[in-house]
Amino acid sequence: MPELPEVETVRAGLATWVAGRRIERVEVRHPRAIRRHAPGAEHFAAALVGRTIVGARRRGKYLWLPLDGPGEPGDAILAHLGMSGQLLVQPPEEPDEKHLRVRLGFADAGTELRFVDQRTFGGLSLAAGGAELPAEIVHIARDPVDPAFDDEAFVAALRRRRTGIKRALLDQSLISGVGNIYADEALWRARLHWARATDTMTRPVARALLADVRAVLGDALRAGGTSFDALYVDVNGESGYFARSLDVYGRDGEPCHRCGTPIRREPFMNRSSYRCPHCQPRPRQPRP
DNA sequence: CGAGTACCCTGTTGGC
DNA sequence: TGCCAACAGGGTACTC
Repeated sequence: MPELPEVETVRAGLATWVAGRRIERVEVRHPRAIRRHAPGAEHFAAALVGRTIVGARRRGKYLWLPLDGPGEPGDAILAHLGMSGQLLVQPPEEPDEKHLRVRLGFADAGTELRFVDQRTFGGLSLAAGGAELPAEIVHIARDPVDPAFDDEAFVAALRRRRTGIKRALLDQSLISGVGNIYADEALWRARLHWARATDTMTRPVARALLADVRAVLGDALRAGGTSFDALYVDVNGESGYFARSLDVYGRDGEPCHRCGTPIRREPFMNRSSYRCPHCQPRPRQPRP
């Protein structure tokens, strides 16, 4: 699933392959992909024609493409990949993908940008304020890769919460970019159980966890960057990284890379958590 | 307001 | 072999 490293890989690809290009044609193949754009799909399409994409930015799992040209200054195409979304740069003659939702054609006809999404949890919209931060995502916290991320403010906010640590890591208004996979990986590195009460975490423990979150995101980012292909901007970070580097996620029954104890999968928030029962024992006062 | 839950969606997998 | 439940799970709307 696309989390921060995968979205950043996509962002870098878009910066290379679509920044500076003028949009000439917009085709919305599935209105659900534009559902977060209140004025509707036709408005979305019409508003983009003639605009030039001037960059590619990201916060957490959101990315946006600031626009220049006719229309409102500061507009941007805002995108979230959801669980299965891809932004692909393809030659026009390439056959349509089965789950093609939106196609952007450019004035220079070399390649087109396609939004493909099987499960349609992702989507595009036209957002205002995109030069800095689209208004729709002001509630999304900075991510830990952001140079302006405030470590001590995060540690303080975390310790004020009355919840379990994994819930807190997944709360995009507290820290963004971390999803189920990297939350489990960071907690394993930090030897913390997902139900550890945030208000029992000391500052050093919280700081160490943040360092592990950064480390696992950084490792994944480097792995994701290597599998990037010029004409295929996607979430391939998964294939390179997942196969080699995951320590707990998806490894139910397999030995812990530290102690050999079988990794265990358990239900958590209608999904799954993976942990080492030995390295990450259940706390005395767990929180859900 | 903070915390926690239901729901959206479709393809794949596994049990019977 | 075919059917159905479980699963994948981020974000938002909603309740308490």
